[in-house]
Amino acid sequence: MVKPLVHIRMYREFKHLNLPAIDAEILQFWQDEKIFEKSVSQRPAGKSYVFYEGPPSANGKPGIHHVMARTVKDIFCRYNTLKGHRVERKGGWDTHGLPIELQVEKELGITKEDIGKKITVDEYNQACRNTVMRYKDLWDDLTRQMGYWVDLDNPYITFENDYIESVWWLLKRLYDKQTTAGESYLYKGFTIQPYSPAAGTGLSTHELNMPGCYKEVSDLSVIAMFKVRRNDASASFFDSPDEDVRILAWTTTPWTLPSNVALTVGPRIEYVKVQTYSPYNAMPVSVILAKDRLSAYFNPEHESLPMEPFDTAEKKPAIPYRIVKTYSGKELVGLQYEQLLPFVATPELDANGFKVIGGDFVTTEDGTGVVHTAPYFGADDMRVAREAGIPMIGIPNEKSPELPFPLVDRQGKFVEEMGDEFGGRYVKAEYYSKEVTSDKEFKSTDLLLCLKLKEENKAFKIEKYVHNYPHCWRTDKPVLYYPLDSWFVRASAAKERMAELNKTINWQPESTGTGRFGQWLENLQDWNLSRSRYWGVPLPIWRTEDGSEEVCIGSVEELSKLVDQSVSAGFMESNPYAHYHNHVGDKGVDLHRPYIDDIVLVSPSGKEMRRELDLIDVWFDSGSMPYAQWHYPFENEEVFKNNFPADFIAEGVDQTRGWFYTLHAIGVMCFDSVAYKNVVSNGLVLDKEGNKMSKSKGNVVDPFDTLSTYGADATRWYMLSNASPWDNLKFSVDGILETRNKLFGTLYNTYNFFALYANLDGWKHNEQKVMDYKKRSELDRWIISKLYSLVAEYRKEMDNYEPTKAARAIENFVDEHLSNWYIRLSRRRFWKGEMNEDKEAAYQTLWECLMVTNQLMCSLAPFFSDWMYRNMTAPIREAAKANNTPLRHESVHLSDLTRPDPAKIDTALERRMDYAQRICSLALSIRKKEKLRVRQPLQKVLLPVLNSSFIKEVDEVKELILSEINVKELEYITDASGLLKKKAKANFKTLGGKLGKDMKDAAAFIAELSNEQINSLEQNGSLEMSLNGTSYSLNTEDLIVSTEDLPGWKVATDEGLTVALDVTLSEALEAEGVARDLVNRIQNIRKDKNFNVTDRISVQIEQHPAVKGAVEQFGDYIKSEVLANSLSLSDSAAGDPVELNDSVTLNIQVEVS
RNA sequence: AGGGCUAUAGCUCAGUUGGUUAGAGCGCUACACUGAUAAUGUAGAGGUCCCCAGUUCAAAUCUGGGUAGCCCUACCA
Repeated sequence: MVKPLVHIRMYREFKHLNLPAIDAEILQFWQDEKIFEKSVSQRPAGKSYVFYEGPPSANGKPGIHHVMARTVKDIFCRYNTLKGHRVERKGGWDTHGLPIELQVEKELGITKEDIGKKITVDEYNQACRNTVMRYKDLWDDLTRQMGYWVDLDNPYITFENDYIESVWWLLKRLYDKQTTAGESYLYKGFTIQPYSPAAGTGLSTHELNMPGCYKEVSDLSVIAMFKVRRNDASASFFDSPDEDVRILAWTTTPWTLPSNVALTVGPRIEYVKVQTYSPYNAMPVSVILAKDRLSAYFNPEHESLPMEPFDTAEKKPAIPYRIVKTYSGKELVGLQYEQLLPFVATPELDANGFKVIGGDFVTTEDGTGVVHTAPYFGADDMRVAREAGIPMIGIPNEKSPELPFPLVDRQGKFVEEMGDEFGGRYVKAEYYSKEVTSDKEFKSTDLLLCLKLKEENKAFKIEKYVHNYPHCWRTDKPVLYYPLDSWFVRASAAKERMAELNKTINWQPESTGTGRFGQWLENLQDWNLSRSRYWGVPLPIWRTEDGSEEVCIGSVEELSKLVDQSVSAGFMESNPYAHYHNHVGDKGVDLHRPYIDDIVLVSPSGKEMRRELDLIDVWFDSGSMPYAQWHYPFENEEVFKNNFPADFIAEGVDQTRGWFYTLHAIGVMCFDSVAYKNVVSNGLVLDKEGNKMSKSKGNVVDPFDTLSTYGADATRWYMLSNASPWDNLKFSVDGILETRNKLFGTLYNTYNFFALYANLDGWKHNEQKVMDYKKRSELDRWIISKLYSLVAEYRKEMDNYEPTKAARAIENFVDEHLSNWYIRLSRRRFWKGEMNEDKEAAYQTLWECLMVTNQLMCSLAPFFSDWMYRNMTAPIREAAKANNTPLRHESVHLSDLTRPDPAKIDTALERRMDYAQRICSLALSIRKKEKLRVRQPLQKVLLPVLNSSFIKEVDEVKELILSEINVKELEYITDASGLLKKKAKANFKTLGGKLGKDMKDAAAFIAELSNEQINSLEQNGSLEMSLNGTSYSLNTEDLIVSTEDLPGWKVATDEGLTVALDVTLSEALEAEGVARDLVNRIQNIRKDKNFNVTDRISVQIEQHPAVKGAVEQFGDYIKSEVLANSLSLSDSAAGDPVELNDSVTLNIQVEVS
């Protein structure tokens, strides 16, 4: 055949795979042609797949874990686009929160107090806005470079007035919503929070977790003795009329003892009453404490001492004791005791306070197993006390009698009502100035209290105790846990509904939804919204000073109207919102603090109302995004309705109680709806060793380096294929390299292979003339079947939000089936001979495989796929456009996902090809063992077979097998041959159930079955077996029959398949082997000399006995294989010395003829 | 402290309703192939399936109890 001398390069050919270059090329293409925009707009608006972007904060740099998180987001959006949905992806920025305030203050070198003094409010505000968008460009770069498609041009930004207004609207909705008991969903209450008296502000847990805040300090601890009151309930605790029974409770904060109202015990903990003497004055006393803690305070050796008072003058007195009784914690609950330090008391407290109550949090690790409980100074304390109905203790509060003022004021001092001795004293020594504490006479309040207890015979043990205690990051002084006013969302009232709706959400992985999230929902507490901050959404609630009247504002319009009234009432001079016209654009006046704090409203009764100074938790901001991103309900009502709830969201698993929760909570409480239907929570990205990435460890991976070195696709693919997104990923560039070489390298080679020959043959795909699959070869139909099996599997996994399984299915297909089998066996069809039907079939089949695989891959590997799609379809684009066929699309991302096609799947074909592959593998392994190179033809391969259907199936793929393993004929050995020896193995699965205990014996029995017995079973369908006196009937399914090795043959077996190879070499076979060697050597020479693939040549081979037979018998074969016009043996062949085998080297001359 | 995840080959991971030779890729060793060639194939070595106990004829798989690593939440009287 004569091929065109200069072939037209329709398909681009490449020297090397360069993924970053592909990224750049495709990125440019996407940008120029607005492919992302088209991928959204060309899909019908009514058929939406809704995705919510969890807003990142741009005041930190993006890390490699963001590539992971965003890949997960991206692939499902792209996938559903290909399935025909319109997938709007509005970007967003989280802009509020403490970290931003801290950063601004650090950069400006100011504190909160300086705002309005050293810098103007405007400046501060502007600084926050700038800081929060500091790395926006970097984020945008990452977004583009990694191929994350999200709308960056119209993001929602949480600090914008429109956004804030929507949040207000939601808050108002909660404010107006009432529980069945008539309680508002937004209410003011108070909780125990970390509080820094020195700074005069509450602290968040975030602040407490800042480095260095928890410090090891030595505090004075005391075990106090609480005297049990004698009454009907406690009668059984007294053994004699004058017995003094005390309960021991330990504290490291003696200053909270005056506020004690209860003692908490563990209901399941065992307690003992011990008769002994008070350690400081030797008075007889009976003490109650946890049994497990006994040994910490009593020396067992002293139990046998006579029961008499010890000498208090002794330094380390031996104190006798006796264990008198044992109680469970439950039995103690309800006991009343005398107030320990009666500075303040009420009749109500006497009646209902000073009680033993139960609490699950009590342990016996230290202390006495009894927890001194002062509700105002401990969150746990408050909770258990409330549950048990214990009244609060403190200075009467007229406004809310049930919540008296605490005995410690906001400066950290005891209130005056504590009397001369303690009133006005700082409860912590650290709050005093150094001058005061350096005085030798100075005694801390804790110490004074302890001494008082000792004196009054109320102390059991006083000692220094070293523990970790949180400190204020600003003042470095210890924090107090202190009751502070807060606004709450009554989430607890909606918890059943939240749990119920949660069950309708598809969580990936499921355990996060049922476990981490679900269990947490069941124990949901109210949501503390208040933050004493500056840069955030202001709480839109105005109150009169006495709290008797208040208003919650749900829109700027509403606010403006009230301001007008306020102006009329003379509380304000003018209305900054006067020019506010509903809805569109910014409102002109910033809704942030402190501008908003200047707004004074007038109450219905004509009183002045000022805003509650709190901001709201930033988590409420982000949970509001489904509504606020559209400025709903003020605008975009239709858009919102089409985009709620989300079909899909994805974030890190750390967002479970963050964004996942706030979305859910707001959705359920405000709309009685889930906010999302499917959620993927991805795990952490760790370093190679499995350590968390952190700046201090220096193991942080720069995403930009990674992307620009290895390309986005390899990085993305690696991250998703290596482990499920919800498992932690041990990030390693070796893994990316592996992905690059294995998957993309293979595909790239496959493409180049295709392009090379398609260019030579001038082959173009014609969508109008697809060859009937029935006309194609077995191999073609097989790979097509595999391909459509892959389509089905891929879609199933993606629909289940299992991207890792989807990715692995593709990898397996590309490597195992397409490259390693189909291409390998088909290579010859492409370069051999002229265009004919078989060659056409090969081209069409390979084309389809590449195109479909590539399309499946495009969600995960958007760049490479589009690159390949464009390379492959460039020659036919115009025709496709003209005919309006599927390949008219300029980008794979605009195409429609290939549909599963059961008609193209042939499982029987897949099975027999599997046989072929395994038979070849076995035959090759025999060759390998026998050191018989594949180029050496062999005469015969034998297959012992057990059933005729197997023969029929293998016959279909016989030619394939023979050519692959280079063997002349295939012969089956059946029962009839008499050569076949069978053996049987028990089928545990079918037999196990019915045999039970006899299973082991049965296995032995079956293994011993003779050939005849097996045959008889196969013929009769059953066989009797008697074991341990029971007889069983075996059927054919109960046995797994295989064949024994054939004596005298070279044999290999694998799972029931046995292959034997005839390894004797005839002269003709050897000559043919040499001929093939010669072909190989001549081809090498052609290549060394850079001949064109189509050049015709002439060949002279040096005369040698080793090649004589080969050239004589197989000369024509050699000539045709190497495109030689002439082939001759010559005594004087010039040319290159070539090693034919270990012992023979000869000259071969090859020239273009 | 509570909740969750993970533990299988040197590394990264599969492993169906429990079923008898526990797999793949990478790496390593050896070989083969050479019209995919900065490729490819085949084979080999490599396992206390984290530990202990239980259920069962049978456990990597189910149950209970531990251990280790990690995450979230809470924070200690």
